[in-house]
Amino acid sequence: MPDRVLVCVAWPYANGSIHVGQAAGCYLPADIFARFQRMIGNEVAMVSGSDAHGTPVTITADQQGVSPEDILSKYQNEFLKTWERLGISFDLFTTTHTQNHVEVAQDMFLRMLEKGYLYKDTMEQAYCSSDERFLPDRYVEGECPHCGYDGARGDQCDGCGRTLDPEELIGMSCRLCGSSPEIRETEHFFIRLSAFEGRLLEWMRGQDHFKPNVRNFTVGFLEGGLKDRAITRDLEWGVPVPVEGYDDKRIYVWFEAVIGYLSASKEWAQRSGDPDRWEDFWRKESRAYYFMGKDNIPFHTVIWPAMLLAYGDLNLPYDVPANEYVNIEGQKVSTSRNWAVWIPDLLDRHDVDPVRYALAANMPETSDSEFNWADYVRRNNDELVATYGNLVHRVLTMVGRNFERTVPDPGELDAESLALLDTAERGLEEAARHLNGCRFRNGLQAAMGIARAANRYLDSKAPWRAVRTDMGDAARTLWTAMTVINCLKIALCPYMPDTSEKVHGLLGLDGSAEGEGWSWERDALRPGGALPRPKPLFTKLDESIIEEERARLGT
RNA sequence: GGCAACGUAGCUCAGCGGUAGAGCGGGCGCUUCAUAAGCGCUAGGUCACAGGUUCGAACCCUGUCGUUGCCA
Repeated sequence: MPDRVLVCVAWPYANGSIHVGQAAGCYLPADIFARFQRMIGNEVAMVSGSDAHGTPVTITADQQGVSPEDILSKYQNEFLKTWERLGISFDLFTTTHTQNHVEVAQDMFLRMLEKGYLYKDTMEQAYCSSDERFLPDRYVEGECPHCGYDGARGDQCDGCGRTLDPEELIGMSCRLCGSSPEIRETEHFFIRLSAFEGRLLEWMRGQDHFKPNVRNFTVGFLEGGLKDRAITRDLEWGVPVPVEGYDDKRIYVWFEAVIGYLSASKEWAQRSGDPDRWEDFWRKESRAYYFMGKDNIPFHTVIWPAMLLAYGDLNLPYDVPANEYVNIEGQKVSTSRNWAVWIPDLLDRHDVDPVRYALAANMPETSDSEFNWADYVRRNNDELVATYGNLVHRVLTMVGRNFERTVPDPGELDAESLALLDTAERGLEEAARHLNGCRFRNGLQAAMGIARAANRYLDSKAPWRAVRTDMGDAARTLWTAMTVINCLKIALCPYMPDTSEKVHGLLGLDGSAEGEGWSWERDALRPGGALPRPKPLFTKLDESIIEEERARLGT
């Protein structure tokens, strides 16, 4: 009986390209995990989509003088292309701007209202009388009361980093027209988050399999007390509030976007031809994993679980393996300074699997990590080309030259060969344990350990000498090495799916590596089987690209 | 300003109470099948700093400095 695994991935704002920090932080780990779960035979649904209604989307639209829909559709298309090129295997990547999402979000709103978890109250907001509208916090600018920085926004000061309320700004001005907004009272719906404090604390304390930093942070957050929060806003762009008299208000994006996990699951089920199938993942025995960056932790360990409890009869997260941040060449990613490596741009010049490998090897799983080009070239040349690619290539060329490109007949295996096969099997099991526990760097190390063991074995057996003195032993050695390469193909498939398919083909096997799943048959390679002409798996990179790539950063 | 995390070999990072680890890089050697790839050996660290608890601390506690994040 396969397990059901729901893989939820953070929703990117549809206003900019994906960079390596986001890729290594959530999309790649989610994909590696989903691929592994599919390989071991579990039922997987991996969903996400564009966050259409975030303020950054309308800001970008205003800046470019186009509609938010235009920005949304531009980046939705780009995201889909990015996933395709980076090999991120979403079962559905939708947006929050679908009729389905509106219905699901409104249903959740109304159900929570019925159950008394939402209530009306008034609050103060900046209002621009010349534009005749309330202004989102980010649309108010002025001087920071703390540091005097002149371009501070109503939500935060970029000069000193402090978070602000619009009315604190000295000399508020409207970002749209420049006039001075006033502060007006406005009525909104609030969520009674405080009602869930105890239940969430109890739940979180029991989640021993969570990463300690995620759990500790959440427990601390909850112990600090939950404040009720406004969940509607005076805006035109977003999901309408399904209550009379609220025509000029929308559901606030932080409340609405997380509902995307549920609405996307429903859309996926609908598209798959079995509209009720989402319930398997949300109401039956199933584990839900949420992949995101650390800035999103409280939304997924506190607010979304509170909403799920409020709605009722929906599964809470099973794990929230949030990652930290990736720095680039020693500095924080800054999209405004273009201190970022953009995935679409990166894939124009580099093969996908080395990119996936380098990002997986440097995933910020336990602390902030570092991406730099010297390391990228090193990982490609010293680890992929030299350790893995060369292993495959040296074995297959020897087989090609000495066994007429057919699988050699191993005859009876000797102790050393059996020992290597056992080592490979243990490595594969270890990789599986790590993958299952979302420890992707460790899983990669376990897999690469198999490659190093195979290289050691070859050095010890020296089949290039044996072909002149003991053809039987050469056959035994090369068959064993090929069989271990077949094992490596499996262990590395979640990380580098394209490469595993290549290896699968180079070993003369039918079907696909992915289709074969996570099962290593020691007798899969039949003596006498025909093999294609070997080709190197990876390309060695010249050191000069380090400087070339660095020069693209900034400006 | 408050809270938290982090500070371990040249680099990227593990370890988190019991004789300092990995990969890569450096040095020396072996090998020559392979995309000058592979293998072995070796050097390198007062585990940020100062105190404390303990038979014993990188690991627990306190303080200092530094970096980062969250909050005000």
